[in-house]
Amino acid sequence: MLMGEFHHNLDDKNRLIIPSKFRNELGKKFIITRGLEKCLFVYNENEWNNIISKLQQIPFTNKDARIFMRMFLSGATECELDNNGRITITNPLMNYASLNKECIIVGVNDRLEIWDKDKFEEFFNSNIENFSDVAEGLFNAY
Amino acid sequence: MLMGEFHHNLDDKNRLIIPSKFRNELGKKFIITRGLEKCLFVYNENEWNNIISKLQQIPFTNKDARIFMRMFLSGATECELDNNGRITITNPLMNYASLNKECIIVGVNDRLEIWDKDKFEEFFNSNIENFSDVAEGLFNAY
DNA sequence: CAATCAACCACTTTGTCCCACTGGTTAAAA
DNA sequence: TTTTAACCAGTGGGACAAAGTGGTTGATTG
Repeated sequence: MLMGEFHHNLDDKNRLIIPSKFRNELGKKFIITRGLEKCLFVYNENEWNNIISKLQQIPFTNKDARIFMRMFLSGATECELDNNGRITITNPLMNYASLNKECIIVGVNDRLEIWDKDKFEEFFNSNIENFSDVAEGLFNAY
Repeated sequence: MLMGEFHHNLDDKNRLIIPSKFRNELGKKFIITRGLEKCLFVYNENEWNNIISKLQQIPFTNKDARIFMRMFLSGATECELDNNGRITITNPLMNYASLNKECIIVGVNDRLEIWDKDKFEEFFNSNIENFSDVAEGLFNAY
C-alpha cells in the first residue's frame, strides 16, 4: 500500500529522488506516464500490466478509449533507479505536469503521483471542503 | 474503547507522546492521517484496514473517489512508538492540523484525535452551546 | 570533435535510535 | 507520620546510520 507525501527538488539534470519508503514496492524497473489532473502516475510492473490488459479489452472503435490510450501510452517511459534512488524525468513529462523544481511525490494506494508543488497545493486547497463532505458519507457507513 | 483528553507538547524534533493508556489498544504499528475539522486521526491496524478495503472497491476512473483517495492517502503515515512511547509527526500533517507545540490528544471510541490546543479550545467553545441541540436528534436517527 | 547523458563518487543533511535525566506518585520502612 | 526508596511517565539531547544532494568523470551519439 503506497501512501504518504514527500517533498523533493528536481536537480538541473531533471533527476528526482524516489523516497526510500516507496522503492521496495516499485521494484527495480517501473513505469512513469501522464496521469489525470495533470500529474504523473508511477506504477510498478505488475500494476502496469493489470491496467494495460484492462485497456486492451476495450475496442479501438471507442473514441474515448482511443484518446485515453494515446495520452496514457505515448507518455509512458520505463525507468530505473540510479545508485542514489533517483530517476530522470523526460521533457514531455516535465512539460505535461509543469514541473520545474519543487515537486511533491504522493503515494495513492497502487501508484505514486508526482506533482509540481504549486499545482498540488492549488489542487489540495480547492478540494479540501469536498474532502470533508465525501468523508462524512464514508465514515458514516460504519 | 478509547477515551479521555490529554495534553502534551511536541518537542523540537516533532515528537509527541502517545498517552500510556492508549498504547495497548493501538498496538505496535498504527496509522496517522488527516482527519475532519482539521485535526489528525489515529487508527490501529484493524480499523485502518477496514477503511482501506472499502476505499479500494471504488474504481480510479471515478473523479470524486480519485480526489478523495489522493487527499486521504497522501496524509497517511504508518508509525511506531519509540522506546519512550512517542511518535514523530511528519511536516504535511503538522501543517494540516496547524500543530506547533501544545497538542491535545483525545480518545474517540475507535480512534485518537490529535488537535492543536488553540484549535481544540476554539472548537470546544463554539460547540458547547450546541451540545444539547446536537444530542437531541442523534439517537432518533438510528 | 563536441555535446549530451548516464554512472559513479563524495559530501552534507536528516532522521532514528538510544541513553540519561526529571518529576511525580506509590509503597515501604523507621 | 514522616522520610526514603523505587518505579513509571514524560522530556531532552547526542551519536550514528541512512537518505538526499551535487559535482565530476567517462562513455556514447550525432
